Amino acid sequence: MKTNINVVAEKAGVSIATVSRAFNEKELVKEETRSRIIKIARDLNYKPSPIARGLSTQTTDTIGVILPDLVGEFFMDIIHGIDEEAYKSNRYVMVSSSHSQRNMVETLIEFMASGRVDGVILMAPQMHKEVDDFLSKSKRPIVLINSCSDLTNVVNFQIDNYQGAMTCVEHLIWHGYKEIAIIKGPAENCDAQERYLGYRDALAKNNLNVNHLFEVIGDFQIKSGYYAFLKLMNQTNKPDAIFISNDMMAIGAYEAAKFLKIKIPEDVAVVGFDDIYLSKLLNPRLTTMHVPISELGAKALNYLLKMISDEVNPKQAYKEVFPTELVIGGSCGCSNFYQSLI
Amino acid sequence: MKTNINVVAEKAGVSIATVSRAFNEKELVKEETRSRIIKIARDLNYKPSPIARGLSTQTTDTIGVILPDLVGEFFMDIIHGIDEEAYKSNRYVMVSSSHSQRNMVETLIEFMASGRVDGVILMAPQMHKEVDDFLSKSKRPIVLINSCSDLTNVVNFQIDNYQGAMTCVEHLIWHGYKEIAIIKGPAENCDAQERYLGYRDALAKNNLNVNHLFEVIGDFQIKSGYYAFLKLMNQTNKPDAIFISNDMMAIGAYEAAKFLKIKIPEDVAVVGFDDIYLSKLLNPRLTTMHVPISELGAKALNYLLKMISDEVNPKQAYKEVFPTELVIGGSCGCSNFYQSLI
DNA sequence: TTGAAAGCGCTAACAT
DNA sequence: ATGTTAGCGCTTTCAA
Repeated sequence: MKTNINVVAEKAGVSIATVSRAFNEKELVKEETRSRIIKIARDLNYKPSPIARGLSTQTTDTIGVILPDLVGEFFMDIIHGIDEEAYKSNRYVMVSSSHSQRNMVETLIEFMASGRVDGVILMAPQMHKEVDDFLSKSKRPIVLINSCSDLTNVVNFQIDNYQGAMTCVEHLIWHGYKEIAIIKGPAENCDAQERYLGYRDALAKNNLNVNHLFEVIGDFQIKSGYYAFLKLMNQTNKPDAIFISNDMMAIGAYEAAKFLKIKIPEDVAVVGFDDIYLSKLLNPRLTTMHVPISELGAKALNYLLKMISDEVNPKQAYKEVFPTELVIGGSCGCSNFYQSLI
Repeated sequence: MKTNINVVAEKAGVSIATVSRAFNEKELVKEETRSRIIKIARDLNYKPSPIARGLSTQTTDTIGVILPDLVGEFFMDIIHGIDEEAYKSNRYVMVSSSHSQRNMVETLIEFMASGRVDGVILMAPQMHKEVDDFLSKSKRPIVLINSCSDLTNVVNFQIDNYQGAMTCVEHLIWHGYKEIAIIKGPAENCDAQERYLGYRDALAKNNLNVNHLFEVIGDFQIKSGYYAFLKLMNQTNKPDAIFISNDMMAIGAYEAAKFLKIKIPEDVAVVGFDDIYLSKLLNPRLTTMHVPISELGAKALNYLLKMISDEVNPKQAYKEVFPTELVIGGSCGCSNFYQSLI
C-alpha cells in the first residue's frame, strides 16, 4: 500500500488533520504528538505529496523561468543565479526558452494559467505589446529581467545599459579618441537601444559630433561584428575608436581586424559590453563592461518570492537597475591591464 | 467564480466526465458535443488544471534534469537539447544543479518521491555508490547522461570518450610524434578515466612506450592546464605532443606556452577534447574532439519519454554511445585547417 | 489540542 | 456516447 497521510495518521493514532498540522503548522500541535508523528513518518518514508498539497493550496513551490534562448554562458549564468537562490528557499525551477517570439506569450500563459508555477521570471529583450498587455492581467506575479525599461506598471530588474555605454564611451574619450564609432545591436532590442543612447549622450556631453557614417548596425552575433568592422574601417574617414555594443560582435571585429591587418588598439581602439568569458581570451584582452547577470537572476528570484508571499505588493510596479563595471583590457589603449587567466 | 471543469460541464449541459473526455480521449465523445465543449471552454478561457490531473493520474508532464553544475556553455547545451525536444512533446523541464555531491542524492530522491516529475535525466560524472543503489530502487525512470559506463542495469547515454581519446592520440601519432604526454582530468571523474584509457591504448597499439613523467593530472579547469603544461615542458625530457583531456585545460596550456615562449604546434603539438566554443578562438585554433552534447540531451529526453510511456521497458538496461568527431585546428600540426569564425 | 468533513479539479471504472 | 461516482492526497474551516 502506498504510504500517504492516512496510513501515517492511522499508525500514529491521530487524524489526518493532525498529521497535516504536524508538517505545516507545527505550533498548533502538541510537541509530543508532533515528534511521534514525524518519527512514524520517517519510519514509513512518508513525504507529503506536493501535488496534492498544490491542488489544495494552489501553490507549487516552483517558479518558471522563460528566456529568449537557451544558448551560451550568458543565459546559463542567469539560470545559475536563480537556481542557487531557489535551492536556498526550497523552490524548484522550471525553465523554458521562448521558442520563437510568437510562442512566448502562449508559453507564458500556459505557465501561469495552468498553475504549474507560483510565479515567473521572464526575459524579453524585445517586448511585444501583447506581452505587456498580458503582464497586467496576470494573476501570478511576474518579474522581468533584462527587458525594456519603458514598460509601465511592471516589476523589472535590469542592467544599467545606458550608464554602462556612457562609461565605455567616456573611457574612450578620456583616452583622447575623438572619432568614435558604434556597432549597434538590433534596432528592436532594448539593450541595444539603451546602449546606443548612452553612446549618443556621451558624445554630446563631451562636445563630439555625431557622424552617421560611424553608426553601423549589427545583430549581436559574431558575424555581424565582423562585417560592421570591415565597413567602418574601409571608409575614407575611419574612426579612431569603436564602441561595440556587445562582446560577441567584438570577437567578430577582432577577426576582421586580423584580416585587414589593423592593430587593436594602435590603429583603432575598441571596447565591448557584457564581459563574457571569451573576452578574457582575446588578444589584447577586450576592454568591456561587466554585467552582474547571475546576481540579477538571484535578486529577481528573491523579489519574486516576496511577491508570492505578499511580503511586497505584487501589484506595485518596481524597478531595480544594476550598475555595470568597466573591465579594463588592452583594447582601449590602456596598458598594465590584467590579462592573465591564471 | 473560478472556471473549472464543473462550470464548463454545466454551460455545455453535459457531465464533467464528458468534458474530461473531450479534452483527453477525443474519440470517445461525439464530435458535435466535443466541439461544443471545446468552444465553450475557449469562451470561458478554461484550461484543465495540470495539478488536479496530476493528482489523479500521478503524472505531471514534467521531467527533471539534474546536472553537476549550471555554469558554462556545456551544460547549457544539454539543457538546450532537452528543452527543444520537451517543447515538441509538450513537456516541461525542471532543472537543478546537484548543489554539491552530498545533496545530489537528496535532490534526486525529492524529485522522484515527490511526484513532481515523471522521470529524470541525471548527469553524474563521478557516481557515488549511493546513487547507484538508489537508481535501481527508483519507481520513476531515470536516464543517465555522460556518466560512468561501468554502472550495471541503468540507462546510460554517453559520449565515446575512449574512442575519442584514442582517435586524438592516433592523430598525433599519425603526425609522427612519438613522445606524447597527457594532461589527465580528475581521478574520480569517469570521462577523465575513459579518456586516459584511450590514450594508453593508443600508445600501446602503436608500440609507443608509456612514460610516467608524461602523465600529469589536472582538474578540468584552466588553471590546472596551465600548471600541468609548465610541469611537462620544464622537464629535461620534453614531450613533442600533448593530449589534453579537455579544452578548458588546453586554454591554460596555451597561456603557459605563451609564458614559456613555446610555440604550438612547432615546439609541441596539442589536442584537446570537447570542442567548446572557446577553442575556435585560440590561436592556432585548437584541434579537438567534438562531442554532440546537445544531441545527447535531446536523445536522452526522447528515450526517457518512451520509458515513461512504457514504449520501452523502463526496467531494461540500455546504453547508447555517441561517437565524437575530430575537429582539425592548427594545434596538432595540420595546416589548411578551417579557422575562420565568419 | 485534536477531529470530522468539505473541498481542491480532475480521471477512470462502472453503469446506462 | 454519456453520466455517476469514487478516488487522487492533502489543507482548512468548523466543532468539540
